[in-house]
Amino acid sequence: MLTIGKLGTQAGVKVPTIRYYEQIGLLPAAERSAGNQRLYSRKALQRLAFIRHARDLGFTLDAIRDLLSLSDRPDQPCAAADAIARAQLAEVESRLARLTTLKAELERMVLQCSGGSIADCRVIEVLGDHSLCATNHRHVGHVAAA
Amino acid sequence: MLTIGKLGTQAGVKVPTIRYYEQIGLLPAAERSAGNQRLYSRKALQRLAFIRHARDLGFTLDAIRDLLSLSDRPDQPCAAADAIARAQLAEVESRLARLTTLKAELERMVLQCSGGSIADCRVIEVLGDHSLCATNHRHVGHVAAA
DNA sequence: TCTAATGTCTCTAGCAACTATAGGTTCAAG
DNA sequence: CTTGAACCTATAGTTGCTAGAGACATTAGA
Repeated sequence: MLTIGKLGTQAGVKVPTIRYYEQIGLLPAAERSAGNQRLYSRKALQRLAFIRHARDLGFTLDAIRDLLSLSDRPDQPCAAADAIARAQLAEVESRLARLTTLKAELERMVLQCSGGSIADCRVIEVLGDHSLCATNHRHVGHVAAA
Repeated sequence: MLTIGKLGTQAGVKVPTIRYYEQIGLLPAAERSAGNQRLYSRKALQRLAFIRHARDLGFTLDAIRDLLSLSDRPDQPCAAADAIARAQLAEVESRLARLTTLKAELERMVLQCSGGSIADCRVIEVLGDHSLCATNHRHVGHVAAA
């Protein structure tokens, strides 16, 4: 059995985060020692590593909740898991597209800045006037974390 | 003079967001009508459009605060504005790099899924074991919105 | 002129996914 | 046996908004 600190080290997850996952029901309530400290099994470590890995790939905690409950039913068809992964891929692709546009626009901005005074600073000028932009990068929909 | 609703429509910003910007001091407190409703000048519209545009380009509100105060001092050198823009570009580039890796990993995952049961679902398997990944996509630093 | 619909006001609380702090308890080493 | 690290709970803060309640203002139509 592992203490919460060792578990965190092994899974690469901070201690408060583990407690947070327990609080929101993503991890089951841990066993406790005589002194009321959490104790974790290897299985708990696997589950946490799964969560960590999915977070690294950008899945939301809600998606991870679904993936975990799927992984607990090995006899079910995997279509649902597949769908979640595909949705995540689509999400990543759309963020990628948006960021690519942003990058181009920002590059244009800083390249044109000749280093004079604010009065003729291209950065400030472009920010003040969207029509100076090459692309239409207006914000559409929620753009979540990566 | 514009009411808050018209201002929002013209700048493409929702009404509660405008009030929020005022609350956090990003916009100065608006003039009020006899009936205590906010009234905005063309200048306020320009300022809000600036904010909106910068947000679209992914700048944080803190960065925008700095950019705004720079734009209020046209005689200052533009190095500071340039630095903020460059930092934002670097940020976007690093998110882009990370998302590119994620995309590859997610694609691998869904392509390998042959559609059987969860027990041999590649998606679940890969999530449970990072060593099955082609790349080291472990989460480093904060990965903010795009 | 009255009325109904829409717009506005303030205030508070909620979202994701944590992170930080305070104040106290337990455990392992020397 | 004492010190210091690791643990406990509970609460509040982060970013950038969004949603709701309940009350007042404005405007268009009958």
